[in-house]
Amino acid sequence: MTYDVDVTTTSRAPLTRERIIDTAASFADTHGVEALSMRKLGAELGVEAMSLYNHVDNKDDIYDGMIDWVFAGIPLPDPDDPWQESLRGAGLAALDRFSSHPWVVTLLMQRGNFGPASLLFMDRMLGILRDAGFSDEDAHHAWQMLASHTMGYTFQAASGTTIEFDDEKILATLTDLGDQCPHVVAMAPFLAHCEFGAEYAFGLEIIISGLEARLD
Amino acid sequence: MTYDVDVTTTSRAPLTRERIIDTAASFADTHGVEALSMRKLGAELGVEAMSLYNHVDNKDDIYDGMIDWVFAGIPLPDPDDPWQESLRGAGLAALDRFSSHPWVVTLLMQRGNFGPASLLFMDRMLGILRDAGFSDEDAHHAWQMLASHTMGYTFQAASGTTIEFDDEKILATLTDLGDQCPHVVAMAPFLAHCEFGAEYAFGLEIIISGLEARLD
DNA sequence: ACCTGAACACCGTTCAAGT
DNA sequence: ACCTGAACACCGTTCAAGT
Repeated sequence: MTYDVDVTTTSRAPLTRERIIDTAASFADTHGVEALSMRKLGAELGVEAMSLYNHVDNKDDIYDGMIDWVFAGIPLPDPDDPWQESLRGAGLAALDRFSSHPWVVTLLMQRGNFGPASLLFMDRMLGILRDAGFSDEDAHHAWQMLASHTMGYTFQAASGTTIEFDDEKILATLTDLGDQCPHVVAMAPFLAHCEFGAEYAFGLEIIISGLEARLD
Repeated sequence: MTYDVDVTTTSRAPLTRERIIDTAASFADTHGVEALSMRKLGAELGVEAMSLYNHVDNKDDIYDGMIDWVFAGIPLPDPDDPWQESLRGAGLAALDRFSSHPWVVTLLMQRGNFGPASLLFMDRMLGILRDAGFSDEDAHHAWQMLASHTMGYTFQAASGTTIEFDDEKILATLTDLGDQCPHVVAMAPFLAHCEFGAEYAFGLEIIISGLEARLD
């Protein structure tokens, strides 16, 4: 006796590049990028590692896909707003998206960002700046500043410069250097917990008003 | 017949943590961090990989040592200068040092910076800002901005946002998206080669004058 | 066309054994 | 005290073989 059911609907959905990237991204969200391996990713998808190579060039290709997956989740800035407002909105949106997937900064530093969603986002930003009257050089320059600021803060927010006082190694060097680092020691309680969102926003305003001055 | 020579001077110098870190750093300079492995590093030192563990906790410990090795090469800012000048000098010195060893940015993003040289540098910077009259919060904030800016530009200078037009993959997505990315296409010749040093310096001025405004 | 098992050339790290 | 060989549990990737 045979059953008239489509096996593909009862078993997992078919393997596609998109499904691989999606799964890789959420794996990185829960276990960290450094734990991601082809074998584990295959297991997550109910498949052997080698099957992935039918839909993806190699692991770097997956990394590139993950980066673009993050950019695809950032709403494109509205070019009809005043340029200051567009930049502000895009910056905050990017920080928000990056903060949910902080591994993107590590990948960005290793691989750059040249997928379709990244290029589209970059193009909108450059367009806003050029329409505002910036030269190509200054537009590129502004994009650079905003990108650096956003990547830097994402990293810091995801436990970067924040001193982890439970880390005995840091504590050891800090007590060794204690008297040579009076300011770090004095600011230690503050460094341990601070409002990164507010800090990012203020830095953003500094950049925007600096660009405003440049435009004159 | 025996010779009265010190074997340690004729053969390689004895293995130490310092020598391991030095060798790891220059290996990363010439072959890239991603190529660094315990086995290759051992070979470079004329020793088996396992010997390294007598002087170093593990590979992460080596990474931490390499980060601090980079910071140790940045001259500390002069606290007697006006604070604007101190920040400018420290920023340019840090960019210069980072640019010679761009792998430090990748490591920094993965590991943070809490070695003695890093903490010392950070302490001087925070001291300059606090002495200038900034609150602890603003001092931390300014440090953050400067660090993000410097790491971001180092990365970009070491082939980041610079579009490599020999990369066929990028070219393919660019021709696919061509009409949707008019600004990227229009700026392409400029994006391929630009003066990162000058761009960094101008961004630094924007940050410094933004901080000046904040101080009032 | 897509999936797989076995294999290759690597990893970081542990540990008992050498000197 | 320091170095080593063998081993363990992993990697990414290739390739011939299956369906």
